[in-house]
Amino acid sequence: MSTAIHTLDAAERFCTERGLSLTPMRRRVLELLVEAGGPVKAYDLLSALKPGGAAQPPTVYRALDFLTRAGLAHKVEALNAYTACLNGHDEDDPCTGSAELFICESCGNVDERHMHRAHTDTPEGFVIGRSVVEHYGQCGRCAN
Amino acid sequence: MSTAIHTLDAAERFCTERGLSLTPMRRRVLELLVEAGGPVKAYDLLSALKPGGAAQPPTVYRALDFLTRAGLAHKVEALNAYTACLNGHDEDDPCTGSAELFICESCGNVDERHMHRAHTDTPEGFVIGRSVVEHYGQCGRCAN
DNA sequence: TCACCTTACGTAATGTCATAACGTCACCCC
DNA sequence: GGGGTGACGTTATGACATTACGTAAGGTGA
Repeated sequence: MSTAIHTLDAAERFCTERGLSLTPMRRRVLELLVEAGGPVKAYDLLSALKPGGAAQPPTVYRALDFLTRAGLAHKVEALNAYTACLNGHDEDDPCTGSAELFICESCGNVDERHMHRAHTDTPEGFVIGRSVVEHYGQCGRCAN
Repeated sequence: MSTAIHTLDAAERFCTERGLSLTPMRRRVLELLVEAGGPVKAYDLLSALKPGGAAQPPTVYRALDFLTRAGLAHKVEALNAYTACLNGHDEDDPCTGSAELFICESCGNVDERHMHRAHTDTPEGFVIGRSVVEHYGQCGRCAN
């Protein structure tokens, strides 16, 4: 666990250290992602934001864009959903955006690993910019 | 290269061997994917189908569903696009659906590798059903 | 102080991707 | 020849995401 980010306050610190501004809106969206504890759809976030005032799609997509750029959240491509990224944010190991996600299709839980992959198998000369790695299946609790 | 499928005729043989029916519509969609030589959007396929008669979204999505189930095509999740899969269809090595894709963001070319995974890093007890692995970057030709 | 720039966010409209639900037709098979 | 199955047409709708433009707050330098 070490110094991984597990609270919004920690995310706040993480941002100020880097000159990023975690505005109320962005903080609120991150809060919703953390509370959910798994992948959340953009329009579900939108619904959750509604009670406290108006909210249109660009609002939530802008917040998600910020959070993913900062490495505080990931998009789960195959689900069109988003999940908080609260690990790997130690000072010397920021999340670069290339995480490996293990998504349980029974309980919805997402387990995240950061890749230290040795690609023995990359095509000749191919330079990887970013990777999407998502595994779908059953987590230890649900498989038994 | 061995006996990999590189032609529509080969795909036809591949299907009949397995009791799958490669109908004219499915064959036509596969043909379009092969011609494109890279990821194609569903609605672009739709447009391409139009001249020869009506075509509605379900038509093309059904064909894509068939092709991906058969292992003749893959969905590129992060692009919402589809690409032909013409390798790894030797009799004893059918494509199971878990391919590793290397997508060049300059020329659009897709290189496919089949995973022989050695995940030292899978969470305790997690059983993987299917994986999405997509690498974005520059291919050898474009990087130089 | 004020003009100017930048960043964040509101708002309306639209674009893009995918599926539901239902009907018809051809085929097969006892 | 009744009944099941699989493929596809058709209409409508749902789900996901972006464009474009306006406003307000904060910083910076003349």
